Amino acid sequence: MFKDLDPILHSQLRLAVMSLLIGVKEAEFTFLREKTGATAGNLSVQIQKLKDAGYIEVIKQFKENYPQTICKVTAPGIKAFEEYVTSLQSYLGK
Amino acid sequence: MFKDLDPILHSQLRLAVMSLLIGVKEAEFTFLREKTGATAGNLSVQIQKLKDAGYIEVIKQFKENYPQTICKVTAPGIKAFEEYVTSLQSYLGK
DNA sequence: TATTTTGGTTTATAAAATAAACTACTTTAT
DNA sequence: ATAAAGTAGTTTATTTTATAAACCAAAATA
Repeated sequence: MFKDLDPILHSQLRLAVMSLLIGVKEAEFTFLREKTGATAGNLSVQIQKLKDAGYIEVIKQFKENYPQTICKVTAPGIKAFEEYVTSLQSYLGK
Repeated sequence: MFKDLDPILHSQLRLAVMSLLIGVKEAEFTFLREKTGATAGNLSVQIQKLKDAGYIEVIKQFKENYPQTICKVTAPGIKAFEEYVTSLQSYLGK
């Protein structure tokens, strides 16, 4: 009847981050913060969770003297996102 | 970019309940419990929240000696569900 | 009449989201 | 050179949610 929704993805901010990453394949922390409108603290926590789940890869480096955090979606992340979307259908009728 | 997701509906169980109610227009507590697989306690709490939000109407009566809780979706509930689905599109790409 | 079952509610606990505070460094202005 | 302000985050604390466990009242059953 109703398929379980992946709790990692069933979060407004994490879903937005995944949605963005699937579109661009790679993005900076600041880009994600601007696009989602999230606070840096919240974004930091949610990125960590997506990383822990293996849904994204996080690369920390320096760019023009400043720390820079780059995020990339992984293959399992794409799969999980697709499955989440499929599962959602069961709730949305038809 | 990303539309806010109604927090009342962005819950697996509450979304399932709304999905069921939109299909049938009226349902018993026990029906909802069976279809969703939720525990009675959890379902009781979530039904209360949907009621507090004005998304469903709850009628408590007795049927063949037993208490019976009937739930019906309201017009604002249907509207909120539809808006939730629309908002979700912004996360699912395309 | 004791036990189990039905149909729930209430309370307690665990997990999640969010905000506030903090770290570490850089740039700019004085 | 030094203070103030800005960048790019992380950590910690607080609030909110979700979930489970315990409970309640009445009815059915043994």
